[in-house]
Amino acid sequence: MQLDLENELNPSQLEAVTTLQGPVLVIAGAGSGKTRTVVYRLAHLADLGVDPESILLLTFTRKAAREMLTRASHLLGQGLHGVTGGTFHSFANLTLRRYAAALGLKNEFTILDRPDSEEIVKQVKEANDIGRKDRSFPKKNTIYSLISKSRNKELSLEEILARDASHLLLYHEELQRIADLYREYKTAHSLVDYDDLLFLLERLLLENEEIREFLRYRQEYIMVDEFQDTNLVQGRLVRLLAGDEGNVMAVGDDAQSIYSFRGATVGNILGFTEVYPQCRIIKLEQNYRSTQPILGLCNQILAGAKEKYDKRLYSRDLDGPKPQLLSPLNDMTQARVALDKILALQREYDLQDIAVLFRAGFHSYHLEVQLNKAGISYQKFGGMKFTEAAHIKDVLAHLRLIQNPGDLPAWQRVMSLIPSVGPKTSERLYHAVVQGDKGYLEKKCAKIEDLRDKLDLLEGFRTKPDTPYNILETLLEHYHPQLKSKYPDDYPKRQNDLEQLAQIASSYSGLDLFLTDMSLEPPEQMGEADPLQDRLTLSTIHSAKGLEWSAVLVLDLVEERFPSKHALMDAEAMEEERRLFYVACTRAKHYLGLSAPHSLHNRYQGISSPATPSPFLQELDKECLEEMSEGITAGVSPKQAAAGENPGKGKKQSADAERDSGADGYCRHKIFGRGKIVQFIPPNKYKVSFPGFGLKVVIGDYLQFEE
DNA sequence: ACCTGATATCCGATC
DNA sequence: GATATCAGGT
Repeated sequence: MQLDLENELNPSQLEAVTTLQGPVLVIAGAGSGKTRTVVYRLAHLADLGVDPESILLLTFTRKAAREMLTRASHLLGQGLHGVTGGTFHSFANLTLRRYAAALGLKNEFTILDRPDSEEIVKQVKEANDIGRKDRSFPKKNTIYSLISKSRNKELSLEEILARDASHLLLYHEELQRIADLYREYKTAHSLVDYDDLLFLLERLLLENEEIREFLRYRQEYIMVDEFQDTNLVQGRLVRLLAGDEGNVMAVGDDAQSIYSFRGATVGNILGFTEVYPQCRIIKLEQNYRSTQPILGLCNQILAGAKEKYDKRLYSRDLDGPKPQLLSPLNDMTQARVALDKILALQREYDLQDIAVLFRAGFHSYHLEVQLNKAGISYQKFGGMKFTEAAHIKDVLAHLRLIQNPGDLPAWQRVMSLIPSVGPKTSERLYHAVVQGDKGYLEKKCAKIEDLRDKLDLLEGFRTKPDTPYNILETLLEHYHPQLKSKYPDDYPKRQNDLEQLAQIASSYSGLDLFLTDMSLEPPEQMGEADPLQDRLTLSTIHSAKGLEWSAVLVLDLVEERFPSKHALMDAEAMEEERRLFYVACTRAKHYLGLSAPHSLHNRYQGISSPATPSPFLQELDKECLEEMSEGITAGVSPKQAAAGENPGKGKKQSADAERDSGADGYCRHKIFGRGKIVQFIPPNKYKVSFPGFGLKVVIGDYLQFEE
């Protein structure tokens, strides 16, 4: 089939699609048809008769790779099998397993996810008595973040501490020791973390000329998506894979760089022209996604940036409604205001064309409650991963042990499930198994019945290989009693998750692939899988990258939440928050709503405290936003407004509605406990009956309202 | 000596 | 909701 490139693409896109030889850098603004360009380029290559196997497509997520490949196949009207596509990590994993021997690595290495790595950090810390009893010693997740950051940014731990956590400099030596011990532990047990995958691949390519040349020859065309979010080692990998004159296309947008926390550097984009002086630079600036009013706002966000971006998106002059600024009274009301907005939007758009975006996973909790109540189905991206749930990890740990018997963390996890076995005993058992100390094992098994069962079970799996699904079936049966006793409250729900895990496993033929996929590309969301159902999307902004919706609502645009409080003291981090805000707004096609609650509920103290609108909002030209009066009476200060808030009704003409609904329902007070609301006394007080304390008149600020 | 349950503290985004 | 530590039980 012949592709009609001239009519389907604009001149810049066409240039990007048809420039196939030599290095190309495509600077693609938000919504400028970047995906379309990559898709057409893939199809064009195939159309020219290029062997799909010689194409390497590196993307940020496997989902992105999959989508591009499917769309390209659609264009071609035929499959595009053989294209290597995926994340840097998954490509590294595949290559490493194939050539593990060249590195002196066992090819059944296990990939550690974040919780695994943190667990090891904790163990080496405890085993070596580092930071014991010191309450201000950093926690395992802080320690691991620092170690990983130091590797990603390729700076010494000391330097990372000095830059980002100077208050921890006094622990520098202990932390360095933990980092060293962590590294040794991984080598000792054939474990590999995310960062290792990349560095090991680099080592493989550097040390082994034959493999390097073979890969270069085999992967003749390389495309790298989201290049602004690659880190130093990824940048070098691209160069190693492409060679000095390779046909490599890097696509990215420096204004959308939002992963510097993990060592990504826009330096890779800026440096691309230095590495490849002969490279062709193509800019895609025409926006096909958003209406002019939304684009205007997005351009303003960038205009406020310290570092100036040489870009200005222009659209086809599509008219549309002004972006709205919603100002709910607090974050609880925000959930209701958002729900109302979604219901209103639903009249115009399909649910699947609507998304709610936020800075951090937990910012959507209140809204999720409301959505469940209203019976609106949604899918959530970001936040806790399916594979990070304790029960899933338990089961996966069994599988990991079958694949890699030396996987000590998995061993400990499995053993700790047995009553009366804790960290110490499980470690002793491990050594007994490794050293073949039958006597100790026998002694323990005699004492603990469950232990013998467990060891027999594992032994059985190891001696007769089977498909992941069959193993899981037996395993789940065995695990069920343990699940029940561990989670008496909600084990049916967890059992359901496990059955879904088995469902997923049924499409895999080997354990290796199944396990790596579970750590590199865990299933995005669980729950009753009904792909046909029309669903609302909830997502962290990071997970929303590259996607678009007709209507987008951004929550919690207040200081400390967005920008995150972690960024407030750091100018560079603030710039990244700004780009993140830019990414959020550029997701919207027709409707954009920004929500900035006037106060935040502090769960800790049980009170609401006033919130400052995000600085990014304040610097916007008021003309480009339509201010909605929902939930707030004009002229009332944020503080009073917060006090006047009540859970009865979210919006509508505030004062009256508030008085009406304020007179029923319950609330909670820090000292008096739970009480029934008897009367609302404008502007700011409530008469409440507290059992045991009688009637009290209390300022709204000190009350926590119940649903 | 080791396990288990209760209590206080803190919370970021991803592969 | 998860993690870290402490107190009490075997």
